[in-house]
Amino acid sequence: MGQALPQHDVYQAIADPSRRRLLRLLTQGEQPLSALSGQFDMSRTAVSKHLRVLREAGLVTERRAGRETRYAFRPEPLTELRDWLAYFEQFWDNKLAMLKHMVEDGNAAD
Amino acid sequence: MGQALPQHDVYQAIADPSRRRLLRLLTQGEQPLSALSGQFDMSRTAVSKHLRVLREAGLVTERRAGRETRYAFRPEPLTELRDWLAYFEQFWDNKLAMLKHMVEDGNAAD
DNA sequence: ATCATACGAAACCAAATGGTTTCATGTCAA
DNA sequence: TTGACATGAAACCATTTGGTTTCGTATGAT
Repeated sequence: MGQALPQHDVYQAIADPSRRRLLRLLTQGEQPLSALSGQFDMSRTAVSKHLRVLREAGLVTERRAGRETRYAFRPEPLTELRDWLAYFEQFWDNKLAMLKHMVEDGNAAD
Repeated sequence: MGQALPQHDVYQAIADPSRRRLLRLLTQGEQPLSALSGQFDMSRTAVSKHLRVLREAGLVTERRAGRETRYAFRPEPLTELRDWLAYFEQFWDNKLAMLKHMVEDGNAAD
């Protein structure tokens, strides 16, 4: 009954600077672990664990290709963050919030 | 030399659901610890610690008023989150990203 | 077949996290 | 001045986190 629930959410996933950097790197396209871990000081295994957290949050997908595992960025879970943030935007930047409503609702804004 | 560096950043601060809830509560206005901790199952001390994390991230201020400590929401640090997110928006919502550039740069967008 | 490559799993570890309870202190009220 | 209220500090604890090293196992190249 039902798939395993994700053990990490998007908020936890982006809390770590290394994981944020991984996401950035992956916006340049799908990459195997070896290419990614080459960008970090930590061990390949550690990077692999970070990627797992990102995957559990739905922010990356894995795909085996021969002996490589290729990771790809999935932006969708970031919408939750965006929505969460949107609520607070009214407290520091009305202009942007209004524009978002224009776009999303198709309404004129004054 | 220099002030104590903040031990928590905004990404860590919002990683915890209780802290996100605290921020929401505080958008309704400045409130003392007792009012806030009344909304949670955990102890007053635990809520106090969460508020400290938020304060270290710059998301709340404290002010002593008699025997109370009143906490208030400060939205500014969320701009860092917004900016971080903005980079990724192009990967799932071009329309919004283009509008933001129009607003921020004052440029036409095609 | 052999060997190097690419990776995951497991065991381990130190430090951080999220919570508790107890205690001390300052403030307001009677 | 006595006592209740509001809070922070400290000590403590279990679990999670972020890292390591070692080992096993596919896969691809020679």
